[in-house]
Amino acid sequence: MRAPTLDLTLLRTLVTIADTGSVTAAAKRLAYTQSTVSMQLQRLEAQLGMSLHEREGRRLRFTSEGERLLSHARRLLALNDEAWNDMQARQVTGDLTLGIPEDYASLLPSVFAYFHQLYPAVGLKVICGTSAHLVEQVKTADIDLALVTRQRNSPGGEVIRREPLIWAVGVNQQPSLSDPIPLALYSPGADVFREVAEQALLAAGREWRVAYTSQSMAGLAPIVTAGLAVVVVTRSMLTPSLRPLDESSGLPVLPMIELALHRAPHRPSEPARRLGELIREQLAAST
Amino acid sequence: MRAPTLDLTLLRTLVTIADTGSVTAAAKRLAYTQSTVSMQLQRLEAQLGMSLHEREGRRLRFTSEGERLLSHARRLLALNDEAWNDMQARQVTGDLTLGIPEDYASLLPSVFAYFHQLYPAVGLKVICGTSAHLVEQVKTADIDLALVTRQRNSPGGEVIRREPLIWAVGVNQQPSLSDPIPLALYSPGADVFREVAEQALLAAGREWRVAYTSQSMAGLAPIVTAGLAVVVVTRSMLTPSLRPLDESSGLPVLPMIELALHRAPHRPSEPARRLGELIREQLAAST
DNA sequence: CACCATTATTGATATAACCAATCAAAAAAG
DNA sequence: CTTTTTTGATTGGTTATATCAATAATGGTG
Repeated sequence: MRAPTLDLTLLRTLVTIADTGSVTAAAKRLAYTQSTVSMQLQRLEAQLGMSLHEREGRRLRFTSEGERLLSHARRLLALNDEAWNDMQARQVTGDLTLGIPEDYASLLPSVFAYFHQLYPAVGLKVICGTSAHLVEQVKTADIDLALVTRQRNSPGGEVIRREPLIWAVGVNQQPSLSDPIPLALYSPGADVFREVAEQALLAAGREWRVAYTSQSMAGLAPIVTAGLAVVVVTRSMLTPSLRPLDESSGLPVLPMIELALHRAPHRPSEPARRLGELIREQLAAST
Repeated sequence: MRAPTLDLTLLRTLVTIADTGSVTAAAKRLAYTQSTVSMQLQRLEAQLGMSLHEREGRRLRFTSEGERLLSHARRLLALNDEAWNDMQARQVTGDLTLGIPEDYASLLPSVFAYFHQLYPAVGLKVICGTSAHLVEQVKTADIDLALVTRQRNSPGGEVIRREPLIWAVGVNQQPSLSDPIPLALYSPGADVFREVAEQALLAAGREWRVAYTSQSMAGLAPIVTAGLAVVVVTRSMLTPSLRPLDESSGLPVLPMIELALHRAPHRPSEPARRLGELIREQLAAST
């Protein structure tokens, strides 16, 4: 009662014929001869003992059996590709260091988990630091990748994602929003946030004072949640203790910032390439 | 970025090696030479560019990659078999008549739907009749299959299922259960129900009277739901207007009855064979 | 150490997958 | 209507390779 095995190669040409609509085009795409593709189709029909296609004029049409087999074929090939990619991924080995600003850490754990599932043989290390510092480390190849807020003065890297900057205050606080506005500043993007905020306030004709500064959001959290200052964050950095402010607050709208992925110069290692791909996919996908 | 195609034949031998635990045994099962299987395994490893197995002593062990590929292989082969069977099933063609007692009709619509999905090219006709009559028709090859209550005097067929017989009354009724018990009788199994009921009552020393008779449950329904009589049914024949009685009613416990599938003599047609298989599977599965 | 079972290797063979070339048919162009 | 072009089917020949039979190697067993 064991079913014979289908030939995935033949199924591949079948779906290619369907996708391109002609034997000749399929042959070109698959780098076969036209006669080969023609015979492959015949072979498939012979093996199954039924005709899968018929021609009306020069146009090719699939029989209902052909259509049916097509859907089976697509599923089988999808599974084949998945299996193949998984097997190859397990061969990808090596070590790899990614640098991110501390405050982006919350953005990535699911990506790390997924990466480890796909590439269990890769040792992934993550270091935190300021964007400016990380960019330096990538340039000197101390680390392989760095995901940072794009710097005005170091415009390299590939833009992965754009995020709106927003004002935020302590969740139950109503801090004074009259001039001078008390700012709590920190440096996930090595003062990009600060520049952006100050320029926006300047353009709006507002005044401000830098009430507190810190190297990371963690240091500012008590000040902000206490309602003593306003802070600038991205939406993904919001915590339950932070309340975002919209335009009704009277504060100027802040521009987008750009997340950029920097890669070490001189062709990245295979693991680095893969992680870069994954970060791009995943961060582009999530809102 | 298109992944190469795996060879399902090689994957089949891989899982056979895993299932049997040895190359030689796999070769035997697959009707290959031992050397062929050995080389197939090597070929698979060469194509994937990794080693899938290692031997410790004489025992064969799969590497983690091997285990991984095994799970992929099983899924792929399952899909392959499903596809193959589906394609072949669509070629099964012909006409087919199944006979069932009217009161079993409720048991089978899902089976019919499934059958039509699997074998869309088969014209299925269903006729109803008494079990005795249907058995006759099968014998004379007037119909292909008959699913009937097994007759004491025509013990042929394959027993598909056993079901308890139970007493039932109108859902809101409390009919008199003192002797003589008023019976409503009908003949889904050509009086098998009647025989069984009367024997059980006799053995219990009870008395009864046949209050109503009919050819089908439908004819008795008004009488029974009005609370004028007790009826004997199987659990699958219960309708919302019927209330089953358990032992506390004082009525004797009834024996099981057997559903038997009779096939026309002299090798059944392919569609008949398939429907028979399906009925056996489905009715055995459902409680 | 000899013996048995299992696996790997080798050499020969035959199948069949592929290509190049040709033929057939139909649409498109003239 | 004829010619040209495009597309698919067919044929013959070549090559590659999957298989088998036979043999060698390996490791466990009496």
